[in-house]
Amino acid sequence: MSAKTFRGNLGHRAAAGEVRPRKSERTRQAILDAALDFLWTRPFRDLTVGELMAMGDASRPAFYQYFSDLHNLMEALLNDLRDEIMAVAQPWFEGEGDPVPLLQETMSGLVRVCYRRGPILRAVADAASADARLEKDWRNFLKTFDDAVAAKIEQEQAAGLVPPLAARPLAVALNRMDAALLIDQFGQRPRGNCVSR
Amino acid sequence: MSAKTFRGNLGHRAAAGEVRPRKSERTRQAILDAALDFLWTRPFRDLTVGELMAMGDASRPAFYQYFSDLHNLMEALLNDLRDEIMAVAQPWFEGEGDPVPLLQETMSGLVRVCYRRGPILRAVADAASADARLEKDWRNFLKTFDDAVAAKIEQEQAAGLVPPLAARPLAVALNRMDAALLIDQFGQRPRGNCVSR
DNA sequence: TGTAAATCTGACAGTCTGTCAGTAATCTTT
DNA sequence: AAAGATTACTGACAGACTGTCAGATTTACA
Repeated sequence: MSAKTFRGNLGHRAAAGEVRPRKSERTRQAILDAALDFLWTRPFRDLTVGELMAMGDASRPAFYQYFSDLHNLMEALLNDLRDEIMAVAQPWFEGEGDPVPLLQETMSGLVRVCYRRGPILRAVADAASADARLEKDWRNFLKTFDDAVAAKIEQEQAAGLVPPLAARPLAVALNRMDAALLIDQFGQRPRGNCVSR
Repeated sequence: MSAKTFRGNLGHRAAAGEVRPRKSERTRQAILDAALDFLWTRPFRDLTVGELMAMGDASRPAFYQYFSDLHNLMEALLNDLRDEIMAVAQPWFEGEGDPVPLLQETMSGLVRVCYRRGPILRAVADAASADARLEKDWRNFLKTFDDAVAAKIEQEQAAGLVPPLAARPLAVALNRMDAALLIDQFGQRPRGNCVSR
């Protein structure tokens, strides 16, 4: 699933025909892939720089060529996650026309992304509480989503589709509920099967 | 607010007329109090055994007389919190008569407890992701609450007071939302003022 | 006050982190 | 395809924190 070595690999992002990326870019990606592999089966608290780099064949200090520490690496994972989640939420946020099917599309897309990336999402959330900067990024990510949902709710209230509740508190409450449930359900394997656990 | 020293203090739990507790009990309580003080203003990630014990005048190794590590100490704080929260939730869980005022009483009590203990609640939640055992305790605490709420919902459904939704998923969803919002709002000082932040 | 039990301490070994000067690999230019 | 310049890597180090232990100190109680 991921490169066995950090040395001289192409990195599985390089598609045929692309220019071969700089070595540094390849190695960076290989480290990120190794982290994804690790976090797929083990919690963030068990991740150490040493073990991570031993998954390739590079030395521990090489890690610091690419990331300032493990939390900085998690920031990179969060950025990817944010892009993916924001992309899948676009239909409802910006789509034109009847909002009901758009919302359904967005919600099922959101669940699908969290299903696929659950352990990573969870790892980022876990890591956030151990580092001030990552925590700020995480809160900022949540806030971005809150803002978008609140704006959308207000828009639909103006159209008479949603009762006149305070939009932002409503958005925050629903988002926190969703986030908690998605991380709970898909954050660790074996994955949850509904909330009955 | 807390003892300045761990040595020879009574510990502020000892009320007049009680038998003076054993030294070990007093010291243990003093350490817990120091931890509460610390966590009131600083996040769990900054807490170290050395700094904690330096708040009294005891040496670092003395800590291990009372707790196996910092997460074990957090377990103790969680137990106190659990007792307090469960006590305040009793009116709705077990009260007789019209459930509406009972629920209001419980909810406002819950908010009050979280207002008073917010930073501690948050510290426990943060610490939980860094330690397997504490994480299990935390999930167990949530589950206990989920079970109680689900049972109460079913009971009110039987009385025709709540629509026939799946009780447990409903309970879990509402509890996760509440927990996330309460920790968000009251978990750090200065305290939040509604969700508008 | 004396003494057994309890509590505490300095010193140690272990794990992980982050840095640095020097070495090795890679890329570029000719 | 070899030299030179740049980029990437490494072993070795110092620092922070943890958890333990034998021995010293304090406490409790007769």
